[in-house]
Amino acid sequence: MTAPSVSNGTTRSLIWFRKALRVHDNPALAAGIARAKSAQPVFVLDPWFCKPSRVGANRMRFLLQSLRDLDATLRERGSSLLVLHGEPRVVLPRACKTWKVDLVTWEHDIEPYAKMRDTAVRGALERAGVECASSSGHTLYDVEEMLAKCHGKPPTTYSQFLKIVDKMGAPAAALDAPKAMPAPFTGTAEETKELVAGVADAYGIPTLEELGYEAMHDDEGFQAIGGETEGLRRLRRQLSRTEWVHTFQKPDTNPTTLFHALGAKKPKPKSPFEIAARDAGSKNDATNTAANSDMLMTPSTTALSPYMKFGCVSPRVFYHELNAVLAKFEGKGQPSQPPVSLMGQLMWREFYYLVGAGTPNFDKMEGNPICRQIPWNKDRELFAAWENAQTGFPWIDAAMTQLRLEGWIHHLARHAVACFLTRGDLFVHWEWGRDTFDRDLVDADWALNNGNWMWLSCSCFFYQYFRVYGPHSFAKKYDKDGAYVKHYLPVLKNMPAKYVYEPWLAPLDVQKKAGCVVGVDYPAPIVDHATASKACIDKIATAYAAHKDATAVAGKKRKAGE
DNA sequence: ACTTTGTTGGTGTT
DNA sequence: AACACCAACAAAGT
Repeated sequence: MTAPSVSNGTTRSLIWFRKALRVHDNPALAAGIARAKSAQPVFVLDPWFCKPSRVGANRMRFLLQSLRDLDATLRERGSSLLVLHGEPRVVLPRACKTWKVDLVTWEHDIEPYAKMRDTAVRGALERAGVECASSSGHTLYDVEEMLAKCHGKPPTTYSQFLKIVDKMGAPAAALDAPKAMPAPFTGTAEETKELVAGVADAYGIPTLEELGYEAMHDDEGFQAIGGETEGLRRLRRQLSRTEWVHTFQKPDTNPTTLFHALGAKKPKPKSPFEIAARDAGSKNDATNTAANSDMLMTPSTTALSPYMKFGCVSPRVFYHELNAVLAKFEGKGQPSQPPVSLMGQLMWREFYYLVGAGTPNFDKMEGNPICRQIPWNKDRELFAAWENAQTGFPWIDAAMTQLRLEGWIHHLARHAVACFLTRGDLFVHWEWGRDTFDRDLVDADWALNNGNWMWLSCSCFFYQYFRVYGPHSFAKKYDKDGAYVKHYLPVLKNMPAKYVYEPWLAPLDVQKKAGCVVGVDYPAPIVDHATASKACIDKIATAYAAHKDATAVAGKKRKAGE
């Protein structure tokens, strides 16, 4: 597709970046500059989300890095990013008045807060005579078009969803990045200073500390650098592993792959994501043995999710470049297929966006028509033990520690801790766990997060509640020696492999010798797994039976009414 | 009414 | 590594 270019237009446009922190394949950006004489890209740091209780430090750091990268990329094109601070419904109309803006463009967003915010902003701007234009870009397809294809009622199974995808045809081609930008119109106005007040940076990009976060050191937390530049680099490096791309099967990937503690021989890797790129050609990783220690260096997944969440990488670019790689393999054996293939992963994202957009109260149990009504408890003590990595189950606590420290855990680790909190052991409400993930994950994405929590709690999409992840057995098949657990829970580092996943079974003298006495140095398990999971299964069975009765009654009523 | 399918369970046997 | 068995779900297709 041809690149949008600087035109001889007359419009003063404001391009409002929210997600889509990129210049490539950005329809809102293209619309903003199409007939512009001048254009100003802006991002609004909204106090609604700019706080540690809503967005954890890892994700906030990633966002700020992405903004700096976007600013640099825009500067290369003769523009720059201005970051405004305040409520969008207040700040944007004020900015438009100050700079006599004619047109504001942005990308559609389906999240409830975003929808409310955008409606308010649009109302205020249109009342002031400013034209508003929004376009689709965060998903492969326009969500509204997909909703039309399923008559407003999204499927709750992946196979039905693929039929919708089939009807949609291939996603549109990606737009190129503009080679040059219209002149920005801030920086000359004194008012700019007022709008970015309180921030040292003249263009308003704050530091973590300025936002009230504790400073993070370079070797802490999520290490992948946010932004379009790095996102595209990582996408292409991943796609260059053609054999791996061809055979990728998500369920075969390893949630305990250790990226940090690989011993003195190899340089200490900075993060899962630093390693992601490092090795081309290795297959899905297997178990933790010396023979395949190189595979250990390979994260099992692409680690691109944070870049997708913020729109640093366009899903359509991902799709088309992935397709190009797959095309080269035609005739060289069956490639993996959705739902487990890489393309399948992209489609899961699309699936959850569709269901999330088309389901009322998608992020709640009550009032959510696709969500099973289950009498979850709201036990603060159990929940706190889970969230603070104090359950006494090393695999669960290690994963929760990695989440807290790094803002990222493998998909299957997310399964394990989500199952444990909800239907597997603690029977705590999935909405509580959802909130923790929403705050702490670098890649937290409303539609995907809520969808996955419903999946794991057997509230929707998945219903085999008797299949429970063992909190002391699941990780063992990937990591027999417990290297992952020992890395994140150093208190267990001298525990013999035999007891790493179940330290309470170790004889007291073994615990003492390892320097880890259960109940003193490390918590005793908060529940007996066998008893707890049985109780959970019973409760869900009861709830399911009630649901069945209710649907049967509703069906009869409907019949009688006709 | 019945069968098949469903991204990613655990345990035990060969 | 592959398979049966556990106990048995929902949704879609026949």
